[in-house]
Amino acid sequence: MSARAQTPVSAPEHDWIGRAEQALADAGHKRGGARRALLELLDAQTCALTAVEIEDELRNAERRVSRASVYRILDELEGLRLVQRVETGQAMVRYERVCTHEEHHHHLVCDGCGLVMPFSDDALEQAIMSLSRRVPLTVSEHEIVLRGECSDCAG
Amino acid sequence: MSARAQTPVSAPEHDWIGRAEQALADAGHKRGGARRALLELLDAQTCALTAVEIEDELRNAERRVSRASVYRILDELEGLRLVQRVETGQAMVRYERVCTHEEHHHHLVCDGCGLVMPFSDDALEQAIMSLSRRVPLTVSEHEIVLRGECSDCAG
DNA sequence: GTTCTTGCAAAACCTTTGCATTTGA
DNA sequence: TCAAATGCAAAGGTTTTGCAAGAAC
Repeated sequence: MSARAQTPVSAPEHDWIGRAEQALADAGHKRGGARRALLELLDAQTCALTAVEIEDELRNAERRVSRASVYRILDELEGLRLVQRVETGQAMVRYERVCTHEEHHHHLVCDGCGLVMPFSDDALEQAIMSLSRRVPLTVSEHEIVLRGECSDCAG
Repeated sequence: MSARAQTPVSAPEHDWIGRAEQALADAGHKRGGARRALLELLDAQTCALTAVEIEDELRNAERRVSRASVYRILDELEGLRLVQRVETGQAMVRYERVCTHEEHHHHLVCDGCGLVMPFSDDALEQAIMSLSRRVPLTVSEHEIVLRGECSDCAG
């Protein structure tokens, strides 16, 4: 089965945080506690979160960050291509760390309960790559969302 | 080249409007001028519009429809699967007529100027269909967006 | 000391809702 | 006549911005 589940990242070896801090420093940013907290949270996720979810997670972890800062930081990180938006057709935009080739994935969304799951598929990526060369656009990103009903909701 | 451009629909033969009015009648709706104007506008499009664009187009065509009605009507049509949302990673959701199998397409979005173009690709659809069977979700829809720079913006 | 970072409050923006009126069957 | 359709204005929710205080370098 080539549509494999994502491996949970318990002890990240990819050092996304390191890359991120380097990129931020290179872009002339200073370090800050709020951003650091956000980087650590995002790095620990296996799938995309909304800004509000991020704010809540941080508050629960006793590291409160204001809503405005959450959006500002996400925006910076997106500009540096360290974070990407994911639009799941739900009310809010989701954000997740831009990951290595191995971790590259897309999303399944349950219309019933709103569950968002990552998936990846090599054949699909092949099709996308091939297609990207034949299209009147210099493609830099692609996003794929499959919507339907999860097993719980189908009952 | 299997990534073909969409054929502009100048004289629609698919009779989407007819299907729509039938479905609306079956659902117990009465006819209304605002909705009729919206149906005609959507039917004439080759790609997805935002609610605000729809409102503007209708105003320019001397058939003003209130913003609230635009959203309400789009919502009804979406519920009847006559219209679908398209999320392009831009600020606003876009809407387009749900079309026949032949017209099924996805979207290219230029990060530079915001241009949205339809495209379709058989290999990609194959990959999606095959994938959909192997995923822990009863897939009812899929959405694919390729983002990058259009030839104008690449200069 | 200068510049970046952050929080707070207010603003902006898209979308939805409530209510009164008009229109279709 | 009754239910649906529509416009207007107000409300809701998410995201952005202005400003002042604090932290990094």
